[in-house]
Amino acid sequence: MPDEALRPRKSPQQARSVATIEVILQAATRVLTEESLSGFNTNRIAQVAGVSVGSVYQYFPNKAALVTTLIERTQTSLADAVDLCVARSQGKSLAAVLLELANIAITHQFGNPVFAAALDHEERRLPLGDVLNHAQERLITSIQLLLTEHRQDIGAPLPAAAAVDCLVIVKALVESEASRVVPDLDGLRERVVRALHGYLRQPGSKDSSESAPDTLS
Amino acid sequence: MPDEALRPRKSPQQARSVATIEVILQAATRVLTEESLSGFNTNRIAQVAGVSVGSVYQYFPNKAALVTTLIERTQTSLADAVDLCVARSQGKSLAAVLLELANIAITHQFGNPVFAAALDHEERRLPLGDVLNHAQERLITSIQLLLTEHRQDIGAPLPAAAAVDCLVIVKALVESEASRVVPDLDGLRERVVRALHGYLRQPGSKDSSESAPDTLS
DNA sequence: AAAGTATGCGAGCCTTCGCTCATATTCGCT
DNA sequence: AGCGAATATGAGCGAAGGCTCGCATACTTT
Repeated sequence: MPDEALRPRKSPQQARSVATIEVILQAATRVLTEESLSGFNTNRIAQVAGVSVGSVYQYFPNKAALVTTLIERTQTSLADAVDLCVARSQGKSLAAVLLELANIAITHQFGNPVFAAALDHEERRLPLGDVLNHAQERLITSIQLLLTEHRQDIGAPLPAAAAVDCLVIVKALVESEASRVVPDLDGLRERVVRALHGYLRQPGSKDSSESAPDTLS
Repeated sequence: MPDEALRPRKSPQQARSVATIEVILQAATRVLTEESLSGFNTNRIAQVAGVSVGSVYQYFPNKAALVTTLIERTQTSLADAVDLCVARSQGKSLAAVLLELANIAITHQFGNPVFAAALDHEERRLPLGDVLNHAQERLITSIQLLLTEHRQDIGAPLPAAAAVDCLVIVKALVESEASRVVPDLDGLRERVVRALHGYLRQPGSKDSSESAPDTLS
């Protein structure tokens, strides 16, 4: 259940208003893609969408809610891809799955780099309590599942913490490469796998004798 | 040589103006620490400093210049610490040095978490071309030196890329933990070392036969 | 058709905030 | 003391931009 301040002001009941909402969200995406955060204001979004500002505020209580919807959508599509990848990973080697995950992350970021970077920025700025956390939890759960399946190859003691760390590491490496002038995607892919594989395979430094498989927060 | 738009408007010539500049910077730090980015505007900074806005703009051409000075200072102190650590690392094991570096990063971030997080945010937002890059280059150079010294323990082929990746990974893990409600610094330290050590020790996937020691951008 | 509801409109209100400038004060120097 | 330079002041300008509200239009229902 989303934050009170982010809940839609009213729900669309006719087909045209559903279309309007879609147009607004696509316009927001376009603005973010073409002008990054500099021209990203509600008036501009409305202008690009070909609707009035009033219409924007008919369904989004504020700008943050609009951005949150955008974030939610991209995060969900990412989580879907990861879910699918992990679900199909039976029998594959850990290294192979990590490579696939790296590819998903890279595609996600480099498919629309400016948009992705801008959203990352907003993600940090906004206090999206539950919303982001939901997609984030899905990601963590998927990775945790993967780690548990391959626990014999893994030195990291706590799957929960390791899953979070893996996500953090991938995100950081990918974003770092995205900020480069001439990104080297092949090199990046290789380095992401190296980082993940290295982190996971590294033998436990403490009580690796004790196994704590299901440590969900 | 700093960006034109960031150069000080005039240099202080009397003792009192030097003090004023210091008071302003300390006030900015306090505002950032106590109110994060929400109250971080030039009027507030001046108020907290006990000077007028005019005085702020006497020595800083704009707000970005002020923030940049703040960033420069903290980055420099971090680079100093890393430099020193690497310089004293002769004879120590790679793992030992990585642990020290992890501690430096953790101390740097958790000494004043709100301030550090806020500065991180500004760092990404501002176009600080040369300024940040200088301290950043120092960090990269130091780490590169360390990696080259321990190249027999390291599988990563390119010291330059590996150094950047190490910095990115550490920063991401530390910031991630900093955003937690109850940070676990001991666990973090351990995981940072695991990530670095894992990334570095992992054998090269491609032509690890070819050694490219000095690959500076 | 008429009434009722949903959707769309956009000028402009209002707040925030970076920054200026005319004026006042203090300092260094002879 | 007196003069010029350096420093400090703070009311307020102006731009940016989130958001409202009264009204117009379109659709649905009876």
